[in-house]
Parts: sequence; C-alpha cells; structure tokens
Amino acid sequence: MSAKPKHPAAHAAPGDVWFREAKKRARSGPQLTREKIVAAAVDLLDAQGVQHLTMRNLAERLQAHATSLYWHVATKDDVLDLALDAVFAEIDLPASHHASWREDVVTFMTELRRALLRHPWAAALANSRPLVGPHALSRSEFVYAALVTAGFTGPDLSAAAAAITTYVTGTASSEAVWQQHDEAGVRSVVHHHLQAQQARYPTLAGHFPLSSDDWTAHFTRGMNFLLDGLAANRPAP
Amino acid sequence: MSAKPKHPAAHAAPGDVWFREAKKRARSGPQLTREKIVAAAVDLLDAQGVQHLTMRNLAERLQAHATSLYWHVATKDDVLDLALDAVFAEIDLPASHHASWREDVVTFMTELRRALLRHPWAAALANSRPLVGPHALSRSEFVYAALVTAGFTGPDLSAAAAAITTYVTGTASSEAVWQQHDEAGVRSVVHHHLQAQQARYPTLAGHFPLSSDDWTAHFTRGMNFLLDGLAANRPAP
DNA sequence: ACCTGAACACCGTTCAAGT
DNA sequence: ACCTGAACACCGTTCAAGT
Repeated sequence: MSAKPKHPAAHAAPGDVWFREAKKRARSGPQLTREKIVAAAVDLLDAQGVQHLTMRNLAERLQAHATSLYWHVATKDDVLDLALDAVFAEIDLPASHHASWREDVVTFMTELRRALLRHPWAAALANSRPLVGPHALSRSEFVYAALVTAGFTGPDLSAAAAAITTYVTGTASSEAVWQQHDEAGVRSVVHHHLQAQQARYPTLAGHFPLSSDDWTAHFTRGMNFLLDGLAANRPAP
Repeated sequence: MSAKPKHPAAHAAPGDVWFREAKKRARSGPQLTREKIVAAAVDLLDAQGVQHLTMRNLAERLQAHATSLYWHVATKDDVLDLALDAVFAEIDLPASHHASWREDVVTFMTELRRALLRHPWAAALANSRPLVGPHALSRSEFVYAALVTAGFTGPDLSAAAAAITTYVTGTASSEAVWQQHDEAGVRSVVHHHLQAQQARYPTLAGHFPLSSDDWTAHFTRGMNFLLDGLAANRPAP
C-alpha cells in the first residue's frame, strides 16, 4: 500500500541503521493504541455490523494480529464498551444551558438519537450495558442539570432522567432494527397476518402502521408525550 | 439415566419385536419438536444466560445432536425469536378491559415488566428485534385496544403504543443488566469517580443514586410521568 | 513495553448418510 | 420424516517466546 520497501536499510551505510531505527521507534511509539483500536472498531461496526466485529477482523484492519489487541484491552467486551462511549462522545451539546429546561432536554434527546442512528449497532448495545463511560456520564450531567433547574430532585430526578434516556435508546434501537431487517417486507408480512387473523387482532388489524416512513415524527410525538408528563409533575418553584 | 436396556428386544420372542417397535414409533412421535426446543432454550437461558446458549449446549439438554436441531429451526436466531415470544406468552392479561384505559395500560406495563424480569435475558433481546411473534402481537392488541378506547388514533396511537412498550423493555433491560453486573460494586466505583471529578460532573456528583434498591418504585414513577403525558394529549371525546 | 505464533476449547451451519 | 457424523470455516483467549 505505501511505498515503504521491505528492507529500508538495505543500502544504508553501516552504523547509521541503528540510529535511524532508534529515532523511528521513539518518534512513532507503539503502532497499536487503545484509541486506534476503538476507532477501527467503530469503523468496522458501521461498515459490517456487530456480527462481524471479531478480534481477528478488527486486528486485520489494524494490520496486526488478534492476540496483540489483548495488550491494550482485556476482552472483546471492553472494545464494545469503548466503542459505545465513543458514540456518546459525538453528542454535541451546548456549553451553557437554555433558559428553558424543556428545550435543553429536547436538544439532548435529539442529539443522542442522531448519534445513535449514525451507528445503527449502538442503540441495542446501549440498552444492554450500564452507561457509565466518561462521555456517557458527561452527557448525563447535562440532562441532570436541566432537570434540576426544572425542579426535580431525589427519586423523581433519576426516574425522569432514566425515562428520557430509555425512551431515546429504545426508540433508536427499534428504528435501527426495523431498518436493518427489510422494514417494508416485514411490515407487509405482519399486515397480511393481521388481516388473516382479524378475530385474534380486532384492533391491531385496523391500526397497525403499514409503513412508518417518518421515524423522526414518530420519535417527536412520543418525546412530547413524555415531556408533557414531566412538565405536569414538575414541582412548584 | 432411565432403566431402558440397550437392546430392549434381546430376549423377546421372534416376531413380536416388529409389532412393539411400530407401536412405540407411532405413539411417541419425533423426540425433538419445536416446542421442546424452545422450552429447553428458555430453561438454558434462565439458568446460564445468553452467552451459554449455543446449539451444542441446547442439543445436549435435549439429549440430541446439535445438527439435529436444524430440522426444526433454520438458525440460532430462530431459537432466540421463539424463546422471546414464549416470554410474551407468559404475560397474563384480563380477557375484558377495564372501564379505565389507564388502568389497562398499567396492567399491561406491569405484567410485561414482570415477565421480562423473570427471564433476565429477555429484555435486551426485546430491544434488538421486531416484536412480531404471535404472542407479542396479541399483547400489542391489548394495548392498542386500550389506547383506542382512550381516543388515540393514527400516528398518535402508534407513538403512544411504542412509547409504552419501549419504556418497559428499556427499563427492564437496564434493571436486568445492572443486577447481572454487580450493581453495588459498579455504583460505588461510579460514585467515587464522580466525586473525584466534581468539576466535570457538578450535578451528577451530587445526585447520582448510590443505591437503587427499589427498582419497582423507580419504574412506577417513570411510568406515571409517561401516562400523565398521554392523558394530557388524549383527544377530547 | 509491545507484538507474534502456536495452541486450546470452543462456535454455527451444511450436507451426505443412515433409519 | 427425522436424526447422525463428519467436516468447514470460523470464534475468544492464554501464554510462552520474541524484539
């Protein structure tokens, strides 16, 4: 790929090989780092999905051997945790807060959703492990701050924060899953099944959405239901 | 294990072997069925978790060979889909509806949560695939019916149903995950991290719940936030 | 300190062969 | 119709050995 010959010192004067090698080593550092591994993992997950993230595939992308990764991470699960936190790092939040707590929460939810959908593997992962990486925590900080200024404290505060995060990760996961599984095909199969079994599904047969082409509007509706509920339960100041 | 000898017909009179064998075959049918496989999968998942569900382990539980399972299911993913729908089958809902739509929805959410927590592997699975098995659909029918009597239609109806289901699967998944990962230990590590980095996490440091020993109360709070929001958005009759 | 190579104990799935 | 056996192309991880 690069123009680097296999034996770079083949025609060098005797003696200076050592000097050059030493400088190169010192300047370039290790060729594998945790950061490079995580970046490669995110790329691989984006391109091929979670089933193709194997230590061997990941190593190949980094022109290294699978076993070398274990110097930098303890397990494959570590890689997944780090990759997920890297997605949280992409969430772009304003440095200062709005006057309106609700606007802040909307910003958080919208940005979290956007980041998760950029990486369709991420939402399902977010639902299946504690979100306690540094970037996940710093985004949590933002929501907690907004909710505290809204007046929430104690168990109400954490229930509100959990409901907000869960709503976003859950809907993003659904959306990603449907989109990865031939949404139109599955919907039409389900639709026909429901029509054929109207006795079992009297309501669903009439109301199951045959196409959900506007996932964003769907997300926003549910978000507003939740936010209206939070607003109604906001303690008086 | 059983007292059955290896050669059951060894001392039988000549001729009657055939008769007995034929009757046995006809009476007992195939020793592997989809139902048996699914039941064994649920048992295995309950006992050992999702990482130990392999086709070989599953077959062993059924005293069969891994490759035999493929006569009854196409892939391991099929097994997971079937096992998850079996969990939905456990959800016990009243045959008729309450006068109050809200009470119906609470019943649904509570029962869904209970079923998911009985099988700690189930909630994460529910978040990562379309819930279109027959039992999942019949439980959906119940919520849709309650929401339709509440007055919801069209996009609001499906957004409300999705928010309800997502809230339950998401919170159940969190709960199961925390409980599987040494909750107290992780919480205390996170707590110390937050204390040490108060500058980065000014709000979280003061409000991160150090113990969440009442998950049910936590669930109920969030549920009421959502239901209050739905009530507020219910169209006038 | 960091990387490699060989090895262990597994995987899901296919397919020809048996009954 | 249903089950077995052998086989393929993989896995995550450990650990002694190299540099």
